[in-house]
Amino acid sequence: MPANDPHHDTVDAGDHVVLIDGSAYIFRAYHALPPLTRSSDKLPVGAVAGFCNMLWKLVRAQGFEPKPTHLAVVFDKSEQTFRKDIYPLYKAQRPELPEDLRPQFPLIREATRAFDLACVEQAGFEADDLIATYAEQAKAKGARVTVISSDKDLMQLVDDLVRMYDPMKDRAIGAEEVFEKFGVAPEKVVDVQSLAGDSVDNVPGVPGIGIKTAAQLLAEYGNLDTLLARAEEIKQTKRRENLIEFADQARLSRQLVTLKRDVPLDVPLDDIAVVEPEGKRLVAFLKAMEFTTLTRRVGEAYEIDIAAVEPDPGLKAGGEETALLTAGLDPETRQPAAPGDVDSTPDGEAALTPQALSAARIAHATATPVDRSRYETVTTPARLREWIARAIDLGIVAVDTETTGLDPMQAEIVGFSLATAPNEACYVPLAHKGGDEGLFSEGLLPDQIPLNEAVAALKPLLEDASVLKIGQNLKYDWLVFRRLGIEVAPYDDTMLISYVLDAGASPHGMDPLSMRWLGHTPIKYEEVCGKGKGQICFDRAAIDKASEYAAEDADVTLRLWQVLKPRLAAEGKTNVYETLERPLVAVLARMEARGIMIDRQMLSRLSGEFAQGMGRLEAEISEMAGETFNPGSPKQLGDILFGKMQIPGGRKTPTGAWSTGADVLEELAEQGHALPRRILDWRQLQKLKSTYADALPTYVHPETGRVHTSFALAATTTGRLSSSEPNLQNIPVRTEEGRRIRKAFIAARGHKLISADYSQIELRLLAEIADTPSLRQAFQDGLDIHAMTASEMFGVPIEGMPGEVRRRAKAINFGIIYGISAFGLANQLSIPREEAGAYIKRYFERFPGIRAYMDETRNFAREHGYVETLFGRRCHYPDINAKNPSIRAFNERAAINARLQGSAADIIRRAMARMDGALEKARLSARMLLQVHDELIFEVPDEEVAATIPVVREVMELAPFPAVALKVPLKVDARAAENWDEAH
DNA sequence: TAGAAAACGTA
DNA sequence: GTACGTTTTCTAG
Repeated sequence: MPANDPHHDTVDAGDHVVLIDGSAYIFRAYHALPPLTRSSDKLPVGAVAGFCNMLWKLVRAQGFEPKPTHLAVVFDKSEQTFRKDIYPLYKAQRPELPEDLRPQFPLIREATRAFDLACVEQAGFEADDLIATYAEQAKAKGARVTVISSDKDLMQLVDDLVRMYDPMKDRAIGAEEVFEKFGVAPEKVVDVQSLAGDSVDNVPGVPGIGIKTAAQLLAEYGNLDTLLARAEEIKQTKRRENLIEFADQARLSRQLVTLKRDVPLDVPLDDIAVVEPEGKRLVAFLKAMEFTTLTRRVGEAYEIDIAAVEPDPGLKAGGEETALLTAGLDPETRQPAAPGDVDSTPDGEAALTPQALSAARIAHATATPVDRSRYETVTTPARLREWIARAIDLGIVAVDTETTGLDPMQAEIVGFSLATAPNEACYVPLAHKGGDEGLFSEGLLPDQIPLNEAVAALKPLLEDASVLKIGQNLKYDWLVFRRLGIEVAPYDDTMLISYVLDAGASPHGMDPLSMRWLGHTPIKYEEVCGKGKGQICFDRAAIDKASEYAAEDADVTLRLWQVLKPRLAAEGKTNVYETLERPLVAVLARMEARGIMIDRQMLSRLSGEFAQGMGRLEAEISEMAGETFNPGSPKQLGDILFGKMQIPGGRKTPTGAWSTGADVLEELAEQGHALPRRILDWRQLQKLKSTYADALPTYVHPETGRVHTSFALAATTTGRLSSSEPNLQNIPVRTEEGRRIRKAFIAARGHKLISADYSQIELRLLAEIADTPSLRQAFQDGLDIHAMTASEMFGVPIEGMPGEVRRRAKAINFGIIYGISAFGLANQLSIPREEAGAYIKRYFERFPGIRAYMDETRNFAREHGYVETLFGRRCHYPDINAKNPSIRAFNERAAINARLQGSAADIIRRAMARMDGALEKARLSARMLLQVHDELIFEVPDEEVAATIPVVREVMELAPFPAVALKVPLKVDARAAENWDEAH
């Protein structure tokens, strides 16, 4: 019989033996899956559903090669094992089994039988020992073995013939992954575990030795016995003493963690051969469970008319076995349903469609109410280690920091919270202060873990490549941790996931997200710290209140992730999130941390000059007005100009006050009035002085001496970033006076600033998206695009074109990008609305493709409520169909603009995500400091300037590839100088 | 004293 | 006509 025939019995070389760690699977699936219940009687079946989907994939060998020839699902029979005999505390710290998980154990056994697969359990032995024994016997016959589990205790089995497979993360675990986890080859895993112990299983190990240290010691001494024998040689005093004192404890631990490979098997290996399931029985089971999708698939595969099959009568809703299950009894034994092994990690939803999974998660988001009484305040390092072990085991953890302020570059950490499952969350206070308010007697409260110890414990978790860290607005926490020497990775950010899905439609802060998706209102910050004058800093908040608040934040973040993450796949936005959003967290955090240098002396000098200028102007203004008034007050100014002086042509603001905006004053100045000109000049100086010359130095960081802005990733509807505190995206450039501010942004000694900006990127994207050949050609030929537009529209040759003609065409081009209206264009060009309307008409006649583009975009937005950029980013406009025509028109213009502005934003995001890697690959030490929508600012050592510019330019110009191949070339101008003004 | 409005800096 | 953030003044509480 051929070796790969699934119907033979005896195991041969070439066979593939699959061993499923059933108890571990159930537990992980339970925590990772939404709490799915059978619709007719609310019987909890989430883990069962995941399990059935996985078995189906296995027996059909879908994405799992080669096809299994032998397969067993192995369970823990009872808690009493030989390990308990030698160490009664073994696994003594197991939490109580959740109510809605208990009945799923017998159901999973039923499922296994329905698939006609072997279901193995044996009194006195853990599932792990049975798996080890089967694996050993299979190997002896030369067969390949796959153990389906991610339990670290099974990793000692991995070798050339045995691999593991994590069903939740859908990834194989081989020697390499084991090394990643333990720092040693699989055959030495037992020695590491014997030394490091395991808080989850309550294996003692040697105090003070963790996985890292254990691996390092074993690398040096070879194995546990040699190490223990030569313990005297160890230099570190405490470590040496512990190894000597606890040598026996280490040997005991080895007995506990070493899997038994010679269990006398009740079910021989040859008996677990895979046979094709009997289709009807399987369908009967699945129908009873009410798994409609899988029932249909199985029916199709076996060509069974599923309508003709009756659901399993005992197991269907109302059936006898179901009644026992809901009473908490195992239908077979009529005893309380078996507990089973309790340690393990996530995900058995793989076989659900993304849409079904997403819908299930949303539907069940409110199923488990937030219960703050279940949160824990962690006060000891040992307990913290247990939480960390739990997080590592599950491979997923939500994290939140609490600090003394809102600026991640200056705030000090006060504590942090972790969440590993709904309601399974803790807060770890680190730096809460208390007691009297005396100047010198302020002290840390007791029962807090020392900061350095907490950081040392946390670092391996937060940097662990196999544990996903989830945050809400993670860039903040990422920076806080970075300042503690921790680089968080890998990570997800619920705020950014929400932003990808719902930009423009709903807010992305935690409170609104919690209310919208979880129906839950979290504790307000004010409830913990007060507000207004009486507000206290978080480090003075009562620890019990702080703990509830902080743990809830982590809990809510985890729940939001469970709801929102599946929506990405369901709505086809995974790529947008993974290429345009997630990578920017670390990129922007690094930029913010670097900051930029400013010349404070220069700004101080400027401030003085501006003050002088303002003083002179104020004197002239008083003189002209005939009285002293505040030129900064639009109200007083309006009264002077249009009341006292009776100047005609005044306009009113929407609130009925006189309008004194720059455009109005400019007009009056042109009519020959002297006062408005002075006001305009005064306002310019006032703006430059207060917003820039005076404010910027107050943002200089006391330690770095540089200015660290904050970039918001989820603030705009279009995908642009925004910058604040201070806003470095609106540093003056248009006037000579303003550029003097810009000159105060300088490179560090021995460095230059490089400014690289996209030329006309939005117009190029208009040519691309509206597919306008003449515009495209103009860009390909490197023509002056505004002159070319003017020439096309007005029939004027480009050579010797009057400046005014080009200016009008330029205004029209910008108008198109902004969604043009005759009203707006007329305003911009100070021409009658009819004339502006005629320009637009002529433009559309000359470029009919662009009118079509605008119509299409408008119609699409009206129909769908959103538009999409070139890269699939969605920008929502919920008011696009408003009854109010001006609101509607506004939304239409915004939607038209969003495709262009948003596509440009996507392109520079792609460039930024790749930039650090490209610079590193080119061995350049240039550092990205700022982004200003179409411009990137770098700080570069003098000698690397020439080599850096081409790299930067290439990354930027090629940023759309390979996702989108533009027909229009992108052009990037780049220059280096000592200061930002000259580089720009 | 908190928030809206007006003004203005950028792409 | 698009997209932002900051400062000052004004106003309602």
